[in-house]
Amino acid sequence: MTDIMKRAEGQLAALVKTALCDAMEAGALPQAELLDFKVEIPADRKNGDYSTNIAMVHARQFRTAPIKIANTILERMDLSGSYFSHAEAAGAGFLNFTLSPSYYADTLLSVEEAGEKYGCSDLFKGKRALVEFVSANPTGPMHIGNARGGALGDSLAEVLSRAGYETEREFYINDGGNQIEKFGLSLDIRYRQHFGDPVEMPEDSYHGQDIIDHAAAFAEIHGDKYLHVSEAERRQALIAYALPLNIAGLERDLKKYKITYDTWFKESTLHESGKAAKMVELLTEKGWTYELDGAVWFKAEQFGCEKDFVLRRSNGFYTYIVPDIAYHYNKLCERGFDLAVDVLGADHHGYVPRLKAALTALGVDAEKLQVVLMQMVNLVRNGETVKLSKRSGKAITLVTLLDEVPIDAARFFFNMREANTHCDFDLDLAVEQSSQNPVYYCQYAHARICSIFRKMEESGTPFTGCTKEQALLLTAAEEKELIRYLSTLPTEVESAAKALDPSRMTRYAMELSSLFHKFYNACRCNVEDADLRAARLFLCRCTRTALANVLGMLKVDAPENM
RNA sequence: GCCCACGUAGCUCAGCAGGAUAGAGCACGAGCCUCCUAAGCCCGGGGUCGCACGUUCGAAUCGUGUCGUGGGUGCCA
Repeated sequence: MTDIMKRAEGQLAALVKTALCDAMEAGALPQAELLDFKVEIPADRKNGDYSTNIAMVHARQFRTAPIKIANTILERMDLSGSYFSHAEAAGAGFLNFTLSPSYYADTLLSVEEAGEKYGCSDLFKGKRALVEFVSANPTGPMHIGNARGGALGDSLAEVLSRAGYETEREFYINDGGNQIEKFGLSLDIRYRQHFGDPVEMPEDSYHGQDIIDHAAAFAEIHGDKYLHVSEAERRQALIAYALPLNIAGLERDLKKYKITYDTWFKESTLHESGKAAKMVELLTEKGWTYELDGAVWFKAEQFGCEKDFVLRRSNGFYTYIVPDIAYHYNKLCERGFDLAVDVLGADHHGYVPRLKAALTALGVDAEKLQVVLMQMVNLVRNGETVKLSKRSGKAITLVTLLDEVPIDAARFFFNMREANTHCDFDLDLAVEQSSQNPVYYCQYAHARICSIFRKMEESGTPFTGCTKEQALLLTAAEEKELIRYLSTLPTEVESAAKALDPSRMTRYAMELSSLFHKFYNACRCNVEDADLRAARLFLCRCTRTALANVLGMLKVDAPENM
């Protein structure tokens, strides 16, 4: 697969470097060491399609004014055979370049050749990545934060795949530890209440309707027989009944949200197999633990943490981080992923360095663990923050959100902002079918293109292909801008993957749509000139390909009609 | 107290391996369909890039300090 943009940038760097070296050899510039320089796209297009700061960077080296160095380079540069048709020195000493017509034509040909693979890259080929996301507490329904995490994690996994990673999605089921105890206790009390026992729910138990329903359904099946067994046995039976139902519910709801996982990993397996305990043993063997007040502590300060922390409580139970250490040890060492990404709420940020410290102590390369922290979601309706659902009075769940907002809109909106920024989710805007809604803006661009092809079919002049000669006819500013942006997609995917930031793809979709709409208003496809018509339809076709690919990464539909 | 993130237009946010006159959407005001979808395009006003120092040819971008917001700082997860 050919990345035309990278090829052009490579040519540019080589051109200026060669010219600079020639100048030094010829004595036009003094001998000096070559420094790193930048090749970039100027913010203001009046300054060309590309610019480089090579002359400015070397000003000190050569004890020469940047603009003079730039002109010396310019004199010795031969653009023939490259993707550049013109170069000039400008400003303080920038060298500005103009792309040649064949750059645009070749870009379209490369889009056509790659088809639905356009935008993919083999940057991380041969590497395996695991993205763990949502991992909602299985003791209750998913909330709005899980909705953001779901959209983010799933799209991120897709971005990583397209950047070459062999990617898997995983849900970590927290079916061990305190919250399960609390779950059992809550079910237990609801069960007893069901039979008239006046026992009350403690403050910190789960008060949701779902717990009452589970207890009632359990009572329906088993009657009051569990009133007569030990509390521990009763709780265990209740958990064994309700937990699988909850997990199945999570799976079902996430599927509605277009998310399916490769694996559902149970925390309990880490306890049962002794792997959690093994972590503490290993750390102790390596001398990274000590006992104090009956608890086992990890020497986290030695690994850059603020404080040491407890691994095993004085009551003999492990703290929550121990199974987490075992879990990540499993990801990186036992299953051998090259990259493990955790998508977590920002309230977990203090925990990340501690987990990494423990992994480092175990001899694991903690750099392979990357954590994407996302800030809280602020739901907005009628310009005001919504905290609770009107119907239930409880926090709004993923399911109730999806009752109200189209899935595509939800997934798109949650990926509009970088993970680490607070996110306002405007319920009114998300359902609005108007120009204000960015989801429709992108989908409309796609539908418009499809409509053009339908019209051409109807009028008896369907698109039958485009040669490079025909593609060279695309010289309008709107055409060139659109093609130029198409050429950046492979690099954009790579940078989204490197930054673990799928929101770049959302922004790409919006910008691409915008450039298409501009082109559409400026240039008619249905023109008399058959060559120009072929070229413009080809541009439409390539735009549709790229837009569909990007929307596909977000799992947003690309409709043919709107 | 200490640690982390964030602070850019009225609102929501891009830009931040330092570069040329700081951008977009929304909102507000004015235009564009006898012609491929007006869910579109186009023009306009709007800014002390929180504040102050520092690094440099050059800082929204890097560093230090400071103020503001949110989060963390449990033998909770």
